[in-house]
Amino acid sequence: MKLYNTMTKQKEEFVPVEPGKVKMYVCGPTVYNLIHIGNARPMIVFDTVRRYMEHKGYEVNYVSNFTDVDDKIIAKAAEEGVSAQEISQRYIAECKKDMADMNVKPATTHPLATQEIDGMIEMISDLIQKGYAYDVKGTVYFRTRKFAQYGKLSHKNLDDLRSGSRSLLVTGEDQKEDPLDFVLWKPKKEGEPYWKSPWSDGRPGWHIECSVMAKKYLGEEIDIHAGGEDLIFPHHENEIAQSECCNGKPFAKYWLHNGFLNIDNKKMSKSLGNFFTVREIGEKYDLQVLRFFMLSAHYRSPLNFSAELMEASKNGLERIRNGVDNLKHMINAAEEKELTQEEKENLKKAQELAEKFDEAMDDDFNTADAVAAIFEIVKLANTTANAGNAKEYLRQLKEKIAQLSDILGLITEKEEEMLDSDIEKMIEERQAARKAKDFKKADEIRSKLLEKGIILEDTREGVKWKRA
RNA sequence: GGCGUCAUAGCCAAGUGGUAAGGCACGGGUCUGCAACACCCUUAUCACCAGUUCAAAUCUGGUUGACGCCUCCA
Repeated sequence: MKLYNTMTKQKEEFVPVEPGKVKMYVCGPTVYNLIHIGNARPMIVFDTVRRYMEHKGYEVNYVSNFTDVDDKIIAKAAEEGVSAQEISQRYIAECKKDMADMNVKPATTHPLATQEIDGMIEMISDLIQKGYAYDVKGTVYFRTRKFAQYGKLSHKNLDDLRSGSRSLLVTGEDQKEDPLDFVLWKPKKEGEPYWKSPWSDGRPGWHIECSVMAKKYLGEEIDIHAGGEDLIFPHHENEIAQSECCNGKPFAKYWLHNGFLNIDNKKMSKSLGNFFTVREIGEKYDLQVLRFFMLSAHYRSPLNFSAELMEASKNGLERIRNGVDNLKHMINAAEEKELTQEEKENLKKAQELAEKFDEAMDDDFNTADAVAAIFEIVKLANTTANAGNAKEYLRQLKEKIAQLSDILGLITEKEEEMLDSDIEKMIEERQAARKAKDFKKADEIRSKLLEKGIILEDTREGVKWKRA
C-alpha cells in the first residue's frame, strides 16, 4: 500500500511502526457551531482510510480530537450568554450526530482539549526545561530558532517567512524573540475560562493540544497524522516542533492532507455566504449521498460542490443500491443449485474487479477508481443475473458489491422496514386491480402510495417497494 | 513577493510512455398495461505552442488560465 506523504512529497510504501497496527491521529473540528461540509471532507476521507486499513487486516487505533477551548467558542458563549462548556458540549453532540449520519465511525478515542490540560502543562514545562520554550510575563512561546528542522513539513523558507512577518515586529505586537515563535500558553482575559499553571492563569495555545493528545493516546511515534491541507502550516509544523523537541524522536511517519472542498470554485467562507452545514445538506439528501460525492474525487484534489453534482451523486449511488436491491429480490426467487461454468467465470470476473478495487485503494486511496470497480461489478450483475441463476451465484455477487461498498462506508442495503398493514393492503388491492386489468384503479393506488413516500416497482419476480 | 497544486467529453472523474476506465446528464431503441428499474446504441485525441521518442494525455521547456498556503480556518 502506498500513500502520499506531505513530508517527502511523494508516495511511499506504508510500513507501520508496529507490525499489524496503525496509529493514526486526525485533527478534529473546533466545536463552536454545526460542522460544515468542508469539515466533513477529512472526516469522510480519513474514515475511509481507516476502513480500508481495517479491511487489510490492520488493527487501527484512530484518535480524533475536539477542540473545545478557543476564541470562537468563547465568543459564541458570550453571544448567547451561556458558558463555553455548554457551547462546546452542544456542538460535540451535534457533530457526532452528523458523523453517524455520514456513516463515519466513531474514533477509538475522541479526546477533548479541556480534559488534557495537565498533560499540556507537563509538555510545556518540559519544553521550557529543554530550552525550546520561554515565558514572557505569563505567555509561553515556542522558540522556533532552536528547532533546526522547523519548516520541514511545509517546505517553507524560514527567512522568507521571517521577512514576510516583519511588520509584526515593527508594530511591536509582540514580545517574541522571533516572529515565527508561537504560543504554547496564554494568560486569560477577563471573563474567559482559565486553568492554573506555573506561568499564569490562562489556557493552552491551539497547537499543543494535538501533540499532547497524540502522545497520550497513541504514543510518541505514530504512523499517520492527517487533516485538511490548510493545517500543514502552521498547525502541523508546530506540532512536529513541539513533539519532536519534547520526545526526541520522529513524531509521525506519514502526513496525509486532504484537498479543499470549494463552492463555485471558491473556498467556502462566511463572508462570501457560500456556506453549507452538513445539517442543511442532510435536510435535502441522505448523507450517504454526500459521502458518495466526496469519494468521487481523489482526496488530495480540490473538490467543487454544487447542487448539480449532488444530484449526479444521488443517481450514481442509487444505481449501486438498485443493483443490490435487484439481486436481493432475485435471490428470494432463485433455487439452490450447482454453479454453471458461466456463473463461475462471471464470479471470477467479479473477483478480478474486487482486486482492481484493492489496487486502486492501495495507490494512495484512489476512491474514484475504487468506485468505478464497484460500478463494473454492478454492471456485471445487471447484465448477467436473473432469477434462473443459482442462488449462490446471486448471493456472491450481492455480497461482493455490499462488501466493497462497506469499505468505502457506503450502505447499500436499506434495513427492512415493516409496512403498515393498511399499506400492505393497498398493494394487494392494486395487484387485484391489475389482474382484473383495471389499470385506472391500479394507478390511483400507486399514486396514493407515492404520496406516502412509497415507490412501487413491478418486476418479473413480483412487486417491489421502497421508500422515496 | 515566496512556496505549491491543477488544466481529460455537456458535467464529475480515472489513467503518468504504447494508442482515452467509470458515473451523471442528453438523444435513439428494447423489456413491462403504463411508470420505475435494467439492458442496447450514441458522445473526447486529453488548454495552447515547441521539443525528446519508433510511440506522449502521460517526459522536457515555454505560454495561457484556475486555485491553494504564507493569518483563525478541514
